[in-house]
Amino acid sequence: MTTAPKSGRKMIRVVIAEDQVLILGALAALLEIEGDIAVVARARDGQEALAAVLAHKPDVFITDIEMPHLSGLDVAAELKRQRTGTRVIIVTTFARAGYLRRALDAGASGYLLKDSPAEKLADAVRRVHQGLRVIDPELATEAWSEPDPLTDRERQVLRLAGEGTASGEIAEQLRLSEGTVRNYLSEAISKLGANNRVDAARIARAKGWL
Amino acid sequence: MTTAPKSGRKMIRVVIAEDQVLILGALAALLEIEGDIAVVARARDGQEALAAVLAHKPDVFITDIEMPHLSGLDVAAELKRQRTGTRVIIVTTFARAGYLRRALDAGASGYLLKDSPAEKLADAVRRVHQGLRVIDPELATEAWSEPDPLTDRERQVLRLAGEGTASGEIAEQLRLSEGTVRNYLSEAISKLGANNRVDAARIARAKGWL
DNA sequence: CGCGACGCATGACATTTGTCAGGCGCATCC
DNA sequence: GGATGCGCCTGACAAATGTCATGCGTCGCG
Repeated sequence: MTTAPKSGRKMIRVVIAEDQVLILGALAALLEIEGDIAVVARARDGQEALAAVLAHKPDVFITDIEMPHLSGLDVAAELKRQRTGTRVIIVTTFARAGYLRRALDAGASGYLLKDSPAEKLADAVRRVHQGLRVIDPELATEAWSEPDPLTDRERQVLRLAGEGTASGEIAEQLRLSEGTVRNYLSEAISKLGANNRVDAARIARAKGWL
Repeated sequence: MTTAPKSGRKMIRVVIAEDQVLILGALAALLEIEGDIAVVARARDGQEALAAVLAHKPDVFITDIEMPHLSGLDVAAELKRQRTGTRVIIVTTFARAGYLRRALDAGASGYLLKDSPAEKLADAVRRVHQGLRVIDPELATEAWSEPDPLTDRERQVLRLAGEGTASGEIAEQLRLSEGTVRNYLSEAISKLGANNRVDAARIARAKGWL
């Protein structure tokens, strides 16, 4: 289907992380049919992924963002901190500027959307392995648009509020007073130009800030 | 990797529909490595899928639920109506009783979660092709449990409320009085055992009722 | 026919939410 | 060392939300 040198040596060694096992297997199959790429390990969540990468020291690490325990972004950041030299490609459903920004901050070399063509994945692996950067064109443009205006607290509070947690509950969980919680929400609502807490949470989620 | 008869004849002919192209390609790759399955067409949305199935008359049609234009459930229902004889397998992220129920009503023969093991997919194709039914075990039990307790109006109101639309807005959009909207929400909240409208919407979504 | 669901509506009330104006302590940065 | 920003808090008020009781038509069903 694509360029595929047959030599047994010089294979690009890859670790994949993805929480939906069926998709994980499918992605692995997609890469395995390329003659120059070898999937050396698979992981179902962030912790497994981190362990697998540290153990196998692959050339390239492909990961989803939303996973149990540790997000793909967290794993990428940790790998950057540890200077493992493994290049990271984020593969996700979400075309959100905030996610891309965080991905790049976390030292990722690639950012691919799950609705880009299938051949792109193997291509991306090869390019990233050569030291190039691969950003999905759909994101590349709007990437550095609005930065996240929310503070950490506002984010925490908004996340809970968006699930229907009442102010009192939120206050308890975060060890804040209820008034403070309402203040943060009010701030977030005004920053995002929303009509109420739920609207604000929806907007923040859409931008990838949540 | 699995049983794979090499004969050129008697291949199981499959059409796959999935809106995330990368996943579509990956799933196809996963099936192609099985010697007895041939992917004869791929579709990116419900309309393409319907056309492809009618054109190719495959043995098995594998589809996601959430797709543009027509959902996988809609396509399944239409195929049932037209008595094409093609068996349908739903592959989705969501372990929601409501979805499974609707899938079975729509005549689907299989319901698989994206986080079941990868080998299950080819297995499911073979079983369904033989006329068997394949339901993901995680769903099979709770499947025929609670039926949706919400009335149509409650559903409509709850959907909007869950996006942060204020009562007054909802009233306008649905041509109801604001008091009535609050009544429906109150009803829904109590039926679902929720704490407030947002919580109710969250619960309803999780059950696949929304 | 009459009964019971359902859709829609009031009005009144308690509670939660959203907004504003402050105030306190603690960093950080000229 | 003072300005500035941030996190956290208070209190008070207006607006939105949630709850109840109650009422009225209109169906469909036994």
